[in-house]
Amino acid sequence: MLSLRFMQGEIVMTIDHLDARLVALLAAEPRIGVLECSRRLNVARGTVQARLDRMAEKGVITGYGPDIDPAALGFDVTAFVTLHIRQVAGHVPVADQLALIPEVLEVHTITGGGDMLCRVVARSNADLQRVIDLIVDVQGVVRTESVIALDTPVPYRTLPLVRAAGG
Amino acid sequence: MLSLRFMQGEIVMTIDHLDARLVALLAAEPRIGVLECSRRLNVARGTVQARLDRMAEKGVITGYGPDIDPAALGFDVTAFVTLHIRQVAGHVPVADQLALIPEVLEVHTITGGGDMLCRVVARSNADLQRVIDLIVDVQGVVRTESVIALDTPVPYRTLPLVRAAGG
DNA sequence: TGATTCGGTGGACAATATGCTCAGTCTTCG
DNA sequence: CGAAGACTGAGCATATTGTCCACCGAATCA
Repeated sequence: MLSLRFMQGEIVMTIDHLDARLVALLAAEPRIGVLECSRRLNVARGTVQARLDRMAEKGVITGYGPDIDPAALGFDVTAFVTLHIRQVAGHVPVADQLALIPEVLEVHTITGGGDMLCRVVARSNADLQRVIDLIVDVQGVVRTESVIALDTPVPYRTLPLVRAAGG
Repeated sequence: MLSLRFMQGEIVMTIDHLDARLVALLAAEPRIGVLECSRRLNVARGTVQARLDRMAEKGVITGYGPDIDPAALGFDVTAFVTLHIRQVAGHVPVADQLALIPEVLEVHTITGGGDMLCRVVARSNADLQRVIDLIVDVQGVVRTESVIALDTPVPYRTLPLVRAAGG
């Protein structure tokens, strides 16, 4: 399957200050609706609706959660695992197998010493070993290196980026 | 500031099949409301409302987007930067400075050879150099190693985990 | 056993939000 | 100047929300 970005070609959307404020508002209080947004931003309801539709259409807004905290489900341990794979078969079959492991939250192919980087979670350090074993067992995976995330002083966020992009 | 997990202590929520289906449904079609959810899942509206409230209260659901795609805003390049820092001052001031850089999307302190791992985005490879320079300029950062994400065969997801946790 | 608690059901109500349409205004730009 | 695009403010029918309530069944426990 082609990636979304490729399908969109080089289309890049520029957002203005109102877009940025709108996203920031929704990020802060996601349960408010279009009408409430228009009141807070002092614009007409149709404007908010048009902006949201446009950002959704252009792919800037890809969805609206819900955001899940794995730690609250008992998956306290986060680790980043670098994979070295046998090159003959390519990345795709490896990625397909990794996608079958629920604890694998994301997978990237990367430059540098490793071939792939994945973020995984586990219920404990001992459980992490189990997850890593699952990964090592994937056909084509030769070796792995893991680093455990001890703390996350800056959790994943895009708001500052939106503000920077939107003036 | 204490992390949320520490503040919650060891509270871990278990979710059942209905919770999992509810989250999956909302993830698939986030714009539908509580009433529509109750219809799709063949339960009473109050039940859906109660489940959502409980998961929000327990921290399983931390929010409801909007999810932003940096690539659609022109930040095509994603990289993972490992930081080596001077240990004398500790991680906190470094993390605080990193948090000021919009292109830094998340920061973890890690085990292993490096001290911190951050995910950054940039508008191009040349722009990535600028971002890395910003990071290197942070007081306490001694050295960085970067790997660029070439492709993301498995984008960040938590649904499989939710299904695994919820039966 | 009997009482209590908890989670779910199904219904009601007023208040509010939504999707949709329309006419009018303002700015930009060729 | 004229056209196009974006925003406004309004209206309307319909749907959804927040908030009650009474009732039911299962699990818990004295």
